[in-house]
Amino acid sequence: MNVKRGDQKMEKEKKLVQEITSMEEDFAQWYTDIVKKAELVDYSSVRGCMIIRPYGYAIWELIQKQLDQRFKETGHENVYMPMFIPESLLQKEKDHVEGFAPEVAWVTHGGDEELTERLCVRPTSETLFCDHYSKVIQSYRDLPKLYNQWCSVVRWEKTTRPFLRTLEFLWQEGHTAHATAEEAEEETLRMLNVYAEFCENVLAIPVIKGKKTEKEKFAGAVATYTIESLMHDGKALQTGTSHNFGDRFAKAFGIQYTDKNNQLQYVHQTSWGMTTRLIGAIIMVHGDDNGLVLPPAVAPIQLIIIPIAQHKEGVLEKANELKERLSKIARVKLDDSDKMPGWKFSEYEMKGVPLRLEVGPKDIEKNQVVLVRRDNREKVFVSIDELEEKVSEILKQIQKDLLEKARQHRDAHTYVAKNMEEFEKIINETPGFIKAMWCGDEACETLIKEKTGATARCIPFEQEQLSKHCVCCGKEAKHMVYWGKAY
RNA sequence: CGGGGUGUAGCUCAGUUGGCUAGAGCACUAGUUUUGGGAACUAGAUGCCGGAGGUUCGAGUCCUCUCACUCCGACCA
Repeated sequence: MNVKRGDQKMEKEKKLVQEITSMEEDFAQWYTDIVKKAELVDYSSVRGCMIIRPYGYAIWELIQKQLDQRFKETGHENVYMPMFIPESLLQKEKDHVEGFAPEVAWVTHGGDEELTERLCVRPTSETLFCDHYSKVIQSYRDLPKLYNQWCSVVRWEKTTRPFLRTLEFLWQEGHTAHATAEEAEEETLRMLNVYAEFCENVLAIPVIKGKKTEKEKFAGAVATYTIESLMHDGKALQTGTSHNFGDRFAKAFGIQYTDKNNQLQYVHQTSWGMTTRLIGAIIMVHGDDNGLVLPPAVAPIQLIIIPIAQHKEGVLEKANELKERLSKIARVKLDDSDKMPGWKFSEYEMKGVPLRLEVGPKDIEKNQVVLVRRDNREKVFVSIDELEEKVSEILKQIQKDLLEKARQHRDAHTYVAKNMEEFEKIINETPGFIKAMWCGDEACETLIKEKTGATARCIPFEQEQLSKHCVCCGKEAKHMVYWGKAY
């Protein structure tokens, strides 16, 4: 943290934000400051792992709850698979193993005894689901199988950052089996849409829906679809993915069923996942120099009540009464610790609490309270009689405004490049999404990455004809692609 | 895995050419007064100087190794 030396007054005024490095100065440091100061995580004794603290975990629980509800609504059931995968099982699908081999952790001993076959700590559970499906699917009447699991997975990454990349992370992985290729494709897209809707309405993060290029797709998939979002620093983040496996895994694992005509057929599968990385996205999309900013839908505390002059008669009683009332419509906390009010203001701003309620002797006299929004610091005096109404109205408005603000930021940082000079200039001077035409040749994709560090984020469903020529080689263009540097 | 930075109290750091019992501010605990943007005073508690080895009469300080965190690249959610 940089403490700027100045006269005493300046220092005092600056004190409020001193705990957090400004975004502009150092975005990466800003991110780490927030994660620690907002008490989302702590580092653990194992390199690259994190302890998710109560406040951070509460955000995850809200994400889980709202995602899970959507999975249930679309007919999915939760299951739990073991965390260990025998080596032989992992190796059944060639592309899949090759994709994950460099980052799996192995268990070689049980107690003192060496295992006859070493076990991999799941980096993802495709092989386990496939093995299981091969046993429980016999007839077309057994299909579709719509399973999901909530668990943690382990990937031995080289560099790590809280939420964005850790050795172990929490996620959900949906795994489904269908009778036909059409049904599998339909499911893949259905879940991508669920993700997109969730991101926009719950996380207030706008996303671009599209397809991954061959180079970027999941190990073993026929097609990978993705939702991509743009962080405040202009870098892209893959927010969720949905894969269509076709019958590749079915063939490798022998998952067959008998159809209506008594013919043996292979199933068609999908998988889709979202992770605790979403919390990183929330931080980097909505946060500001005063700390975290949480969309109300995932805020563990939606409203913080701060009593002013709480030692005076009637103040705490009133604050408690308001807490009781408002708890019926929102997640409310009353901070009656003996910290100074100003300290509390900063504390809950740092933690991203969407709405603050101040109540003091003067308010009680006038039968009013003060409401202050976290996102824009807007302050309103509200009559206690219409409090419930106002609070829910403002929370709704914040949720909406955050999405709109994020959308504007993304749109303002989405550029068009017609040639490589433009491309490189944008990447170096104004980071963000770059829309550019592509011939479909992997060589161009690789060259762009080498020259600029940007990767193909996705081939968006909503295509535009920006030009007839590939941004890289100038040959005939096949797709418009979103490019960007990514986390 | 390559390059840079940092490890001393819970946090931010000071610690002289190697020298006695290792320091400050904040935070913490108790009490009193305070309370509309990080309060004041009094009293108190707090250390495997990241770890291991070495040099030395003597190491927080010098040397070697190692571990962790962090940033920037290559790989991935």
